[in-house]
Amino acid sequence: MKPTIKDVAKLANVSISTVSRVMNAPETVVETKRTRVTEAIETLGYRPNSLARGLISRKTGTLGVIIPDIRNSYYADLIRGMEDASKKLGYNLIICNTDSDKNRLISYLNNFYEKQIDGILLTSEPVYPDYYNELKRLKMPLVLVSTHSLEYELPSVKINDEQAAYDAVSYLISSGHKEIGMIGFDLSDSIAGLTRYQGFVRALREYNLEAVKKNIVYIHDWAENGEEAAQKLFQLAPELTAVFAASDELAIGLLSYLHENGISVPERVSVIGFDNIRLSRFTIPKLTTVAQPKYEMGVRSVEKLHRIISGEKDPILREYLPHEVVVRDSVKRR
Amino acid sequence: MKPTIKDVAKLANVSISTVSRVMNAPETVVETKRTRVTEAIETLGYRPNSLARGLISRKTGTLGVIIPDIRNSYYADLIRGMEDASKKLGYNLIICNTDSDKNRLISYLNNFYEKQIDGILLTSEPVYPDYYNELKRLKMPLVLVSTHSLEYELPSVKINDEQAAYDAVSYLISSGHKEIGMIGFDLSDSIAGLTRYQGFVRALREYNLEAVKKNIVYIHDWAENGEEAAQKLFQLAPELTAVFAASDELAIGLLSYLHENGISVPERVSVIGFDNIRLSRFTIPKLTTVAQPKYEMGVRSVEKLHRIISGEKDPILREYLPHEVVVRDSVKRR
DNA sequence: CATCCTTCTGAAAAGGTTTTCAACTTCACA
DNA sequence: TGTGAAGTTGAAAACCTTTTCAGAAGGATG
Repeated sequence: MKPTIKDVAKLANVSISTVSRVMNAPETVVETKRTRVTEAIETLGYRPNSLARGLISRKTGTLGVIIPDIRNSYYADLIRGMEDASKKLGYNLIICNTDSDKNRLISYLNNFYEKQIDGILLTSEPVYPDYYNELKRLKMPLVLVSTHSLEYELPSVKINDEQAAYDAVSYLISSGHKEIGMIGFDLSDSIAGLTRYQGFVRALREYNLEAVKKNIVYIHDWAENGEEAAQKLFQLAPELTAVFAASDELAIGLLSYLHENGISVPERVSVIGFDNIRLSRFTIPKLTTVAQPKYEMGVRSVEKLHRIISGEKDPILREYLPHEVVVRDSVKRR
Repeated sequence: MKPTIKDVAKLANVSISTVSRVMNAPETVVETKRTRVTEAIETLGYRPNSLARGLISRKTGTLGVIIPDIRNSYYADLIRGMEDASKKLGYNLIICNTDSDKNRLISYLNNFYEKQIDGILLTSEPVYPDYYNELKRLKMPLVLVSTHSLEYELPSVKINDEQAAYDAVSYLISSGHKEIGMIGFDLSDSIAGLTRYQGFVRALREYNLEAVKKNIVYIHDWAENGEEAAQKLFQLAPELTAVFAASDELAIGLLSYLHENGISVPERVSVIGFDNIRLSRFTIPKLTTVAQPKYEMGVRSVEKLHRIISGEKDPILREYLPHEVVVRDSVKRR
């Protein structure tokens, strides 16, 4: 049986209040007793029970994270940032994968509520009205990560996806490309899908290349294979000299397809990705891409949530972090 | 203020015992009251407080996972298996990254103890005596994942690393290669380092190729770049026709190095990896590798831990799951 | 010497649930 | 009509802490 505060009290021959004080405000107890208590704690190997503590203090020191899928290395980086920041601020993370399943999400939310989690980090899912209602009902501190909501007043941390996509495509155009295609996520995905498409179109329009905006193939699930999409794209528009892939994983599938079909990169076709995942440095050729500050976003979101939990005033509701085009070898000037 | 069981009781005009029974053993309460209570729960949006529940039941429905780094896609797959199995069995996961730092590990262990976690999943770290003492002191249910201990009687789930490495190298040899090299993890890593090295050596010895076992370069940190190691290796032994990389990430770095230096794969040099990570299907050329059943290992380890927690007899202390050589395009017969 | 402050301490309440126990109803059966 | 069993119910204890409150002890001040 685990030792409790009572056992310590008995061994040190003091009341449990005193033991509690030794742990939480040592300066208020006289030295003789304090050392007696400390020694008792030591010999028993006593550690306070967080459940009891949380019951009374209404704090659990735990944050709940909701992500689509941890296997996606984008989220892995994000979470690592969250974890490091959490450790610093004294939180633990409970991580739940939803596979973008609505029911799973709602079920996890309720689970968080029951567990008396201190706050929620909700990633990537667009905030649909029914989510919002559920969130509102639960009244728990919340930060949206790599997603945001323009309809509702919810705090968020992300990059500007539209601008980032615009910058990627502008980079292709300024490298002399005119026949440009895109592999993107479904437009119903208002974060990674629609916005990046909008950035793509805005860049084209600005350079009077709008005719080209039909050269696009959509993916409906992030785990889907970039190779197939690539095949469809080049069937649709064989004359392409450059492709913007809405994620590095897609870009890697695309690279694979092009290699299989003897189309050299970047000589014949240039490729630009999105996310800057770990392995994009090691593709052949090394992938040019637009980098999201994933780790940093994780850190910031936890700090933001912490501010909300502790009732500090949070200066900015919706935070946008800077992205960056990382130039490597997969785009050629022509 | 969140509604409590008292509020429900008052609204339904019954005692709190009855409310509790409605939730935990509905058949023992008469129908009229039961519906009254259910309705009250509904209108108040009541959800039981897990802290209070856990305090009395001595169960939190939470498992603690200790991993080196979630960004390593190997662990991400593992965790996904754990998560799915946990969901099924009614657990949540608290995930902690140690970066293989001893102090962090110990600190997390104590944190788990305080949080009254139901059990621990400890991955990859070899079990050093001081860990063992700590674990023993805490007396918490534990399963080792993708690591094991031969000194101590601890339950574990992993593959047979030595045999898997042996199979990888045998595959190279049976493909006609004699000049074989290896990029491996430091031998002080008794799981991914030493064992895979031993498998490498056993295969060489069996085919009388032992002279070649000096062709090896060690990596001291998984995040280290495979490219540098590749460079050292080919400086050491330029005549190599095949390389066994102890992880797919290393293999990808190696591929990148070879491409940079105009050494064609698999025509001039063959490469075999280890782990079968997601992206190994998309490298150029597609990577031949030995697959670990990562997801399955995650699932099995949670099931095993669950058995231990519920006091069921667990049939096998140390479980070894089957691996498999996945043949793709990076190894050429000669 | 009386009074007032400080400093230190323990008893008890509170936090929200589950579970035990005793008591009360109801019903079947003799 | 009486007896016992079965079915329901609520009061109270238990789980382990933190915190409030009042009291005791000691010192300083008038």
